[in-house]
Amino acid sequence: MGIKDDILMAGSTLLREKGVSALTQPQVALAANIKQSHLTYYFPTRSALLLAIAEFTLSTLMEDVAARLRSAPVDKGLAGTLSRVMIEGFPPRVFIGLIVAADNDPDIRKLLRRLVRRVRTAIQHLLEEAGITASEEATLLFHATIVGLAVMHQARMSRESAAEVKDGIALLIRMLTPMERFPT
Amino acid sequence: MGIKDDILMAGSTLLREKGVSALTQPQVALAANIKQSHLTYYFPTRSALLLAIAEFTLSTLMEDVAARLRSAPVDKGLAGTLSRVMIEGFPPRVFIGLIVAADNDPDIRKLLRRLVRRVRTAIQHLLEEAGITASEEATLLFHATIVGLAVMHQARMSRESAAEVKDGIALLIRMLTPMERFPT
DNA sequence: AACTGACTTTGGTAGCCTTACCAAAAACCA
DNA sequence: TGGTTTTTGGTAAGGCTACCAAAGTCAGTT
Repeated sequence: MGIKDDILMAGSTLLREKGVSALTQPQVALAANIKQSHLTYYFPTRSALLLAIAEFTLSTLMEDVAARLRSAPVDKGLAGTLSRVMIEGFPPRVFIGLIVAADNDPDIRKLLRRLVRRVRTAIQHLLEEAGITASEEATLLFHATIVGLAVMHQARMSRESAAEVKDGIALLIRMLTPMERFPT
Repeated sequence: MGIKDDILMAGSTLLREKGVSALTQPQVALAANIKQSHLTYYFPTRSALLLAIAEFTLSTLMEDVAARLRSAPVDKGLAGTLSRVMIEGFPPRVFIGLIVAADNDPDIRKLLRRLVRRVRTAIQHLLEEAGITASEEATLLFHATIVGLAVMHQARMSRESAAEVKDGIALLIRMLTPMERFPT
């Protein structure tokens, strides 16, 4: 399964680095070093191509995040790891591109529904491991806040917005962490 | 100033209802009932058109929100008003479309930077009026959470996601409201 | 009323990019 | 060898941006 993987990887890179508007058949074919007509042999329509690349990219991103979290001490590096992923990786760009695409493509929308569910449960486990009460409400707010910080960063792409991601996540975790300094 | 306003209003409607990908010169001209070549007389490039429509749309949206908040009791209807705006209006679609556009258009990015600043201060005033400590941190988190909820709704466009916006905002406000039930 | 100059509107089009095909050549493998 | 899969070159059709020259409109002036 060489070629198909080449396509997915090349397309994924394109998606992460140039945004969804760069994901045209000619550009993907160029990046994957194959003829454009060959690309359509594997992915007959643009929609199919976009969907496949999106699935691949999102899976890769989630695995990447999981790996980073695993290799860092959960209770200590959670904020740092999360913000680093959001700033250095390109989840916001991918996510936002897909939301726009979902406007004209129900399949993409379904994909996003699955994605949100997956991320939600991942966050829940994360909070539990970090000793935070992972009620449904707390999980929802945590998820929303991180998404919001990342999106506002993607919108501005400034040093200031990056700092907000970092500070915001740290702040969020601090707020939700039960302070056991208060003796019962 | 008839025609130019027609263009902006038609374009704005297009942007809110069909997303940024519908904002092509032919479609805007069609919606505004003018010839496409006439459209380029007022807005020579697509970039200029997009920027003007974006500015108009964002201003309109913000005024609209402000008006709704003014006509509702701040302390009581804040959550309801905010969530209604986010769900019924189309700020998330507009916002997200512009973020994608900003990837290839520095002017749009500048516009978004200004927008975030404006919304941030608006939120700060809102929190103060609602009797919530509007520290910089609290304001940041409030802003991010609302953006996150709205974006996740736009991504999924389901009944469930709409409910999350509603519940999430209510929850957020409850969490941040100082509970004066505890007697000192 | 006729003229003038600026602004507005129209029709048309060149050039580019994109998607989606298809037929034929090449490579592969049973 | 024969049949299937992969790869290539080519292209039709359509949409988009950005122009341009010509025609029309209108206010103010003579």
